Amino acid sequence: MKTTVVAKKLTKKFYKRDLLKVARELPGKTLIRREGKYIYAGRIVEVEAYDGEIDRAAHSFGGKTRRNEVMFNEGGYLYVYQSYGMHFCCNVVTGVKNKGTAILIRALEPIEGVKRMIQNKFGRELLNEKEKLNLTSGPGKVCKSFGINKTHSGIDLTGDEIFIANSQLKKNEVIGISRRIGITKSVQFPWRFYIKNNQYLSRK
DNA sequence: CCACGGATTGGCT
DNA sequence: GCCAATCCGTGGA
Repeated sequence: MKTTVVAKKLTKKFYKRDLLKVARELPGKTLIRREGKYIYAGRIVEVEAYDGEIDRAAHSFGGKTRRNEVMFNEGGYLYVYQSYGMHFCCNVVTGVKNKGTAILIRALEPIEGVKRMIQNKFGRELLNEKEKLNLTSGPGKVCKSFGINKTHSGIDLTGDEIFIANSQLKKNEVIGISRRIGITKSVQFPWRFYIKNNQYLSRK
């Protein structure tokens, strides 16, 4: 019998663990979206953790509202919010139910579906190779290229439409840790996890 | 009801 | 490096 090596889909058990454990392990994993016959895939290279219990930068800080209610699900759901009126950003909910913890996916390294990502992002064909670096090097760009919007908020990440596959870091890759980007509250938490020197990071 | 500002991006100085 | 775009959730009157 022919065997094919397929990276396994991350399980509910993976996501329901502690926020920072999951966040530390997400870089290197592969975000996948199926859209009919199309497929998008990218290795996660940068994430940030948000914890509504102690973190004033988290949308869930201050309790459940219509906007953030998905963050209070148990781990394994996608939380999508609109940023600055024009961009979407996607997050992975973690922990047990009503924790209000989630991880922002800030940057990916495109693997598959690049042609369609370019169409989604720029509305045209690729003009030069440098544009590839601009496809998924920021949270708004990731959603734009993958065609993810608010209608995808609440999707179960153990389903088939959007999920994360359990790929590994490459041998030479090292995880970096820093403060989070673009926030004005609770800036002191070192909750940004990224693959050092990766060319798709939102900031070098 | 109204005013404020944000887990961003890209264009212009 | 600076700043406008653009919208809706949130909080105060």
